[in-house]
Amino acid sequence: MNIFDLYLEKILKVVKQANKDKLIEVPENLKGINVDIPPPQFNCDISTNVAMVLAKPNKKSPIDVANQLVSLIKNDDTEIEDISIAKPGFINIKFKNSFWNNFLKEVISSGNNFGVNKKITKKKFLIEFVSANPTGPLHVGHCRGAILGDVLSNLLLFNNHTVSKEYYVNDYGNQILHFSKSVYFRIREILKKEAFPKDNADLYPGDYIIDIAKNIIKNNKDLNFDNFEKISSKLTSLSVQESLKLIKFNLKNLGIVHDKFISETDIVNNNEVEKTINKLKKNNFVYEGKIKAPESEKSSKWTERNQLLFKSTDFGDDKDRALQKADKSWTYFASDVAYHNNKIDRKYDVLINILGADHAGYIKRITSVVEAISGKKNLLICKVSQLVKLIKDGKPFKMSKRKGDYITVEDLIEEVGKDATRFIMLNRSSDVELDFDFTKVKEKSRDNPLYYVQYCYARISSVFRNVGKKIDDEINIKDYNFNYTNEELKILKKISEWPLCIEIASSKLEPHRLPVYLYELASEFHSYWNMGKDDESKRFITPDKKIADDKLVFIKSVSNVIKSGMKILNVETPEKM
RNA sequence: GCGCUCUUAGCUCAGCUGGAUAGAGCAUCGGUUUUCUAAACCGCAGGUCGGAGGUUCGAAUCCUCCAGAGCGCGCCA
Repeated sequence: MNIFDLYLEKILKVVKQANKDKLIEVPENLKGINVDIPPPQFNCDISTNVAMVLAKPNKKSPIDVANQLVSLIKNDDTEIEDISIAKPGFINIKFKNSFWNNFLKEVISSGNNFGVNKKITKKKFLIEFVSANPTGPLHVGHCRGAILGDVLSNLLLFNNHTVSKEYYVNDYGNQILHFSKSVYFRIREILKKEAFPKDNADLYPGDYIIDIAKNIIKNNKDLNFDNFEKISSKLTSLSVQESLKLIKFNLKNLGIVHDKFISETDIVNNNEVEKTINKLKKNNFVYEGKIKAPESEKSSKWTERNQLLFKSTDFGDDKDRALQKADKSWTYFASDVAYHNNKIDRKYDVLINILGADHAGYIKRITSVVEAISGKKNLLICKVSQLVKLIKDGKPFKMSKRKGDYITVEDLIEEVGKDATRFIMLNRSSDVELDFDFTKVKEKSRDNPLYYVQYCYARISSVFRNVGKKIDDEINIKDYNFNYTNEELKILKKISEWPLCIEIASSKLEPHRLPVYLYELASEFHSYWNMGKDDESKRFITPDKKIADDKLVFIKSVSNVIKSGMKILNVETPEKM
């Protein structure tokens, strides 16, 4: 139950009726009327701006309109204790105690489904995320997008949408060739004691390549490693397999499991690229032409030539984009176009791509091509996760591919833990660069916001433990009837904001709102808890059986929200800490 | 040069589908454990929301311009 939606509907109904009764003018397209959370200093539960919106069409002051509406709203409703008008023209509503009792009963009986947005239509989502090159294990830089995509999926699933999580494996092209050559040289190093060519900047220097080489030797005793060209395709596929094994292991340790891995090589080999490009040709989106040298490139290095181009400028891109390289093989973009055509063919309502900040420049061309193929403007939504700035011992720490000095996902999990990693990465808007202070998080792990929220849940569990119950047990709400203090009302109001938080987070694809909300809820609970120190009547376990039972129900509602929130984040809620 | 993102307290950030006196955490300083978990709480202090215009009854939030920071601008992936 979203009480803000509930009251918006009620108020709109009142307004429309008043219009019918010729009491009030209502414009044709009624827009901008909201029911909001009032600032805490006002002694009320919800507030609305109706009067201010309707002031102009009625040629009255907002206060006058409010005066007119107040009695109409109250007449219609037995749950309102007090309704008042505040300065510019807000109408503030305070509910009766019984309203909150009914609200709480509903929170409890909805269990983990409290907050699910019931009014939206179910959709089929395809979300592509991570899609890191299969040339080695995942590092910290991959983490943020991975977690963002995963929690976004959970959030959509929570709202009963269908979600398919995909990883696009870029196992085609030059990078992969260099990777597979690196494995080859490591194999030669092991078998023939030939030194690995460390000066070759194209090759991958990391030690994990040695492990991959060892595994390939072990499992392919009959393979002859004398000539790279001869075994190139076999070795490439073996190397990619090994590296995918590592990546899947990393993802699993982060709590992430994709539904599908789609191979770029497969897309190319199935002629999907030609198919898709022909489709685009038919609609005049592809032509032979030249493109100018990019600004960053020294123009002397650039050779202008005729090549196959996609007309992304038709959709607002800076320039048209190349589909074929000089050797006529497909560009990365071309096969990605085919992959997106493949996605479109599978009939999803919404496609989401999670990209790293360094790929933000790619968005225009890929959304253009999706629009060109599907004819739909917003079928594909791209979400960028900004950089993670690593800080070590108080100094920025740059990872270097050449030196092979990476902080891998495994390092991170080992030092900080999966849950803390997820929570910290999610605690900030993905639009903002994130400071990840490795040393600080590790040393001061107790100051971590994750523990703050978990501790709240653990405290509630401990109350249940102390009365010989379990936090997960069914709880009886039949006789529940509680008289709330102001502190308890504050918590209830916060709980009532949970469905709103879910709604905004999923409609704007901003999962960081969840940890932020959970932190606030936990904060209010911790305050409340500490009141029991000075004032025995504010403790949960009290001699009065009825009050103690009711308080148990009350705190159970807090733990319910924490638990379902943490479930969406895929983070543990321990009962003891 | 062009594009995208950001600029809010000393630091790190919420708040941005327009609403009332702009909020947290950290850091500083001071206080709270015979009591359901002190991984907690309470208090003090800290702000021309980068700047200038505009739209509006109302702007941190929307629009325009300017400045600064980051990322990108490939026939790499």
